[in-house]
Amino acid sequence: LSSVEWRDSAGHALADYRRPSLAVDVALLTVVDGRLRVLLHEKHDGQWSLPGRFVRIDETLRDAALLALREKVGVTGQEPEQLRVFDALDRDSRGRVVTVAHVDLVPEKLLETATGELRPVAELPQLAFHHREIVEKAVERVRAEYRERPDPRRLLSEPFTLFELQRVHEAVLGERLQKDTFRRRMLPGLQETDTVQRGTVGKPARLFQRHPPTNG
Amino acid sequence: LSSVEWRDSAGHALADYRRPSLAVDVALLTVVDGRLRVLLHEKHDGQWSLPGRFVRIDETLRDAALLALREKVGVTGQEPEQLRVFDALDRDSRGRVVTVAHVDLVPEKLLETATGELRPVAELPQLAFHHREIVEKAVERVRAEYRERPDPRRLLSEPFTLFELQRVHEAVLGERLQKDTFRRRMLPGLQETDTVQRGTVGKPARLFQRHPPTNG
DNA sequence: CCAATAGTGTCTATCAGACAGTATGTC
DNA sequence: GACATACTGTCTGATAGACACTATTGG
Repeated sequence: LSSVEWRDSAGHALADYRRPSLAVDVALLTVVDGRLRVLLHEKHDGQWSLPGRFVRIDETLRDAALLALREKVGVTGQEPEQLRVFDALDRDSRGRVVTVAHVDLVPEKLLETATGELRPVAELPQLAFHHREIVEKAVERVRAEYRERPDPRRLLSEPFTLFELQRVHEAVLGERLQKDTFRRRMLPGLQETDTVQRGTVGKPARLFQRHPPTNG
Repeated sequence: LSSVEWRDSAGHALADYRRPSLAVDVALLTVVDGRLRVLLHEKHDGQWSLPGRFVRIDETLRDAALLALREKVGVTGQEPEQLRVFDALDRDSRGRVVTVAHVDLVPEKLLETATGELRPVAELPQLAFHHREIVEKAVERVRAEYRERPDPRRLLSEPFTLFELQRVHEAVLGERLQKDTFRRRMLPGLQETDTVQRGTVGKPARLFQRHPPTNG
């Protein structure tokens, strides 16, 4: 530890300056009833907001994001991903807080114990801070991922039919898709299994898995 | 200011916890001699690194990034843009520092007063921390922008010919381009002027400007 | 055989990439 | 007129989107 590195050109140590606090906010998305939704919780003052938390000195952003989900809304997150940093000087009336916005998308099953409300992302209430912008960016991010690859956030459990996959993608993207185009776009990322769905009317659908990581 | 908001569920005030320090690092890119380069500076211990700086309580990230460029390498930046946050617990041997990586790309003209070295991004020396990853992400970002639009970071001063524009894009992308394809890709983002280049051999080239913002 | 759903052949429009032509200036 | 460079018509191959056809099951 070279204490000289802690000093700037004027000879002041880092501790001499007041520092911003660092926080995380998480837009936790899921699909319920065929609609993409975000988990909001109501604060003491009645405003809706995303779960968030200050980052402590021994935590990574990922840890802080998962803890925020656990503590604020009682949910086990999966893989929170950074969206961007919000740093406006007047963001937070409590003082200077710089926040790293995150997104996560998890199956409904993981939200059984959740507190808060799952609002459709197309019908957001008034949100605190810049949380509306965070949700919009989060939605944009997962939609871009779902346009590229079959169910990259693993909402579906394997194996699944292309029809089930299409329903999930339609919910995330918020639009109807054509089955033949969808099939051809997704096939390169899928692994055919040797079994088909049983007990349904019509030609039985083939069951698929996501591609193993050994295939680029 | 509601002091109750500063407390967590256990009743501790924010100030009770030790907090990470927040910093910015900037990959400042430019084009010299037809090659994309990044400005590095050598620290006291002889290691190469990107210009960086701690963020103070009354600064935005943008301000901190511009100050880092001014103080560490004597350069006036233009529009530093966030890349992502690096937060590994052991990143910085001096303590817990979370850093927001930025990218900026400016014309060579603004670097006349710069201290440090402009190294081609294809031949990086050993860098401190995760700075190599930052440079790679920075390069990726500006390349994506230059594939979409003509000179989005305004390296060229207007008006310019398509040939001049192509040289700049080739330098940023690090590959040769075909002039006819390039022309057709860039034309929608350009505004033709009514003048042509004079004093050159061959058919004079038309001069262009970037599209005014009134055109999507 | 019929109904219903899965899966596919193929047409079209679009676009990137490339070649080789035409246009228009200097000398 | 020769030459050099700017600009463009057009061919090709890849791809997304759409339509309508064929395939395969349960009843």
